[in-house]
Amino acid sequence: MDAPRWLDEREDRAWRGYRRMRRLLDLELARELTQDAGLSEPDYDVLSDLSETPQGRLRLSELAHRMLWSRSRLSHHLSRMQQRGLVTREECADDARGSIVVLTPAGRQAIESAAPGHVAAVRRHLIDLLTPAEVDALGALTHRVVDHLADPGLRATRPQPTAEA
Amino acid sequence: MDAPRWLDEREDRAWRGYRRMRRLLDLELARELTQDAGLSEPDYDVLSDLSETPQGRLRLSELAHRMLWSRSRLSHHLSRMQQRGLVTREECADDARGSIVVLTPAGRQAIESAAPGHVAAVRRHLIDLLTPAEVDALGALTHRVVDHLADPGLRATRPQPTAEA
DNA sequence: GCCAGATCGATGACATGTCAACGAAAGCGT
DNA sequence: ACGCTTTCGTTGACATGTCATCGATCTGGC
Repeated sequence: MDAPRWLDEREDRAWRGYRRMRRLLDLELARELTQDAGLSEPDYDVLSDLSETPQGRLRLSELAHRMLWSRSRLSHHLSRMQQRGLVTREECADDARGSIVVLTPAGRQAIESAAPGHVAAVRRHLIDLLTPAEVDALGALTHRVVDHLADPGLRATRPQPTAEA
Repeated sequence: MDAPRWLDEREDRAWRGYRRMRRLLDLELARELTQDAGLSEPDYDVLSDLSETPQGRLRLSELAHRMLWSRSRLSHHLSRMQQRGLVTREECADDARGSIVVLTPAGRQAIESAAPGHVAAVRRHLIDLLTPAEVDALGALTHRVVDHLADPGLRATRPQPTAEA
């Protein structure tokens, strides 16, 4: 761990800005979502991903994978949403272990009435504040980082135990 | 709520990319931090902010403000960190209600040994993947969004109850 | 000085997220 | 067909975050 390469002024500005934006944007979007639609961000994400499928149904595992959630977290969260009547679980025909998460009419209703306001908030607090070039840059940069993180090989460019186990 | 302006393809790409990056980057940074230094991200942030002050001491309220945390959350978290010997609380001389959060030698030690690795991780998974122009763009864009969100006036460009209460 | 209201930090109840473990059911090689 | 291993979703214990509330203290107007 010799001579750490600290962030220079510009890098630091970007990193701090990112974290601060992250926090504030989250707070504000969550606040508006709760107030206007009675949904939390996790609620919204679940409903949103479900509603993007043709039937509004997904294997729990598949949904967890798309959301980058653990199955455990999703299972807990679904139980709460099920209580509120937003989703249901059905048994899976081809795999007796599995369960299928199904959007209820109430859930469909909830996401459809929440979406316009939420998208508007995303615009108001982020997208519409950026130039088209910045939108593209953000798209490019985030996807590059995501691809990097998703690749288990690339992620490991660090002082490695070079296979001694 | 007429004709919502949905996100076009590029905007959607940026927004999804942002959220995905957010999640993956967080998971990875938290993972490495725990593994290499035994700290959570919140731990690191507290220690980091404290260590940036000359004496390693801050009013609880002031620290909460800088971190964009509620006083309650910080109080709870400090209790846990105090248990582990990373920080202490001292009474405040000029305000008998207040308490001052103090970095212990162990806390100083912890942040100093964690920092190089953490910065390296931030580089590896984010900063070093960007071009200098992208770093600058990210800095500019995030700060603009932050300024916007911090300004209670600007935040309210939405279908407003136009003062009828 | 005194009182009304604001602020400070702590606390308990509760919501949410993580982690390790589990039983049940598939997959897979033989 | 038989075990061994993996995967699926659930569960309970626990860590963490939020929210409302509290007592103590400060502040400003009178």
